[in-house]
Amino acid sequence: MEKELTVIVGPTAVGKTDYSIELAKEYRSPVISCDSRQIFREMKIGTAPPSPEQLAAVKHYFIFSHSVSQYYTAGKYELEALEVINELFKTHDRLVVVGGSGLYVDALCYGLDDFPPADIELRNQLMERLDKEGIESLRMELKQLDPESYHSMDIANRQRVVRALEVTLMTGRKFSSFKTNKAKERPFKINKIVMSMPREELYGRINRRVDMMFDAGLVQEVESLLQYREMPALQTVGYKEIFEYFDGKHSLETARELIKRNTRRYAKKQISYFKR
RNA sequence: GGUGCCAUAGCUCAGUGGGUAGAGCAAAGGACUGAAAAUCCUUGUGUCCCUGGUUCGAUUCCCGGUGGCACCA
Repeated sequence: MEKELTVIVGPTAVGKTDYSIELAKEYRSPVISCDSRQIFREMKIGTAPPSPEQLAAVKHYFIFSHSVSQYYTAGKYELEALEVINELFKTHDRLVVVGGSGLYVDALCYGLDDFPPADIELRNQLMERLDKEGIESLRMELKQLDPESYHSMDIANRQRVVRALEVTLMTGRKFSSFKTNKAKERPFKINKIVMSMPREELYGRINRRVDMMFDAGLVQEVESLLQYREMPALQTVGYKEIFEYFDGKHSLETARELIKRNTRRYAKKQISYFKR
C-alpha cells in the first residue's frame, strides 16, 4: 500500500490542533508537528501548543522537543522530520502532519535546495557590517559576486541580502546557483488540507486566545526567558511585545493589544502563504 | 439660558484664497529556499454633520439646525 502523509495547514487559531488529534485517532497515527515555535520546550504558553491532555491522548513529535538555547532551522527540521516519518512509515500507512510554519511545511513536503546551513559567525559579521556600512554596501557586494541573485531577489529585504551574501562568501559559489526550482522526490503521497474560517471569526478567536494566555501566566513565562531574548526562537509574537514591556517601552495593556494585532497580522500572512 | 470653539477616512487630525480632499495609526493585498510567529513590498477606503442661501460651481463663505467641548450665568 502506498504511504500517505496528510498535512494539515492554515492560519493560527483556526483549529488545526483539535482537528489533527481527531484525525490522528481515526488513522491511529501520531501527530507530527510542523511548527517553528511549538518545537521549543521552554515556550509552553505563548505558542498555543496542544494541551497536556491532548499530548497525553496522542503521541506528538516536534512539540517541546528542542531548546530555545539552540539555533534551529527549517533545514534541520527537514532532515529530522523526514527521518521520523520514514521510521514511522515502517509501521503506519497513514500519518498526520500539522503546522502553521509555511517554510517548514515546504521543506518537509518538497525539500529545500542544497544550500549550506547558516554559519552564525559569518552571519554575525555581516550583520555588523550592515550596521556599520549600511545595506547598500552589502547590496553592491552581492551585485558583484552574484548578479543573478541581485536582480531577482527582494533587494529591500536585508535578511535575504545577508543570507545570499553569506552563502556566496561561505561556498565561493553563487547563491543563485543552488536553486533548482524542483521539488524533491518523497517516498510517500502528500495530501494537503488547508483549513480556513471567515476572517472576523478567526480574529475573534485570536483575541480571546491572547487573553487566555495572559490568564495562564504568559508574562511570567516571558520573564523566565529574558536571558534568551536574543535567540531566534524568542523573535516571536507574544514574547517580543512583553520583552518591550519589561524595557518600559509600553504598558502591559498595550503589550496585550499589540500581541493581538501582531497575531492577526501573522494569521494574514499565513493565509497568504498557504493560498499559493 | 448666553457666548465662544469644534464637526473631514474605522481612529487622531491636516487641508481646500470656492473647482468634490491627505497624513499617521488601524486595515487590506502580496512576496517568501536553513532567522519564516522572522523579514520585506504595495494599496487610501470619504453623503468633508444636516437644511437652506450666495455662486456657473459650496466640504470651504453666509443664515438656521443638530451634536460635542469650554467658559459665563
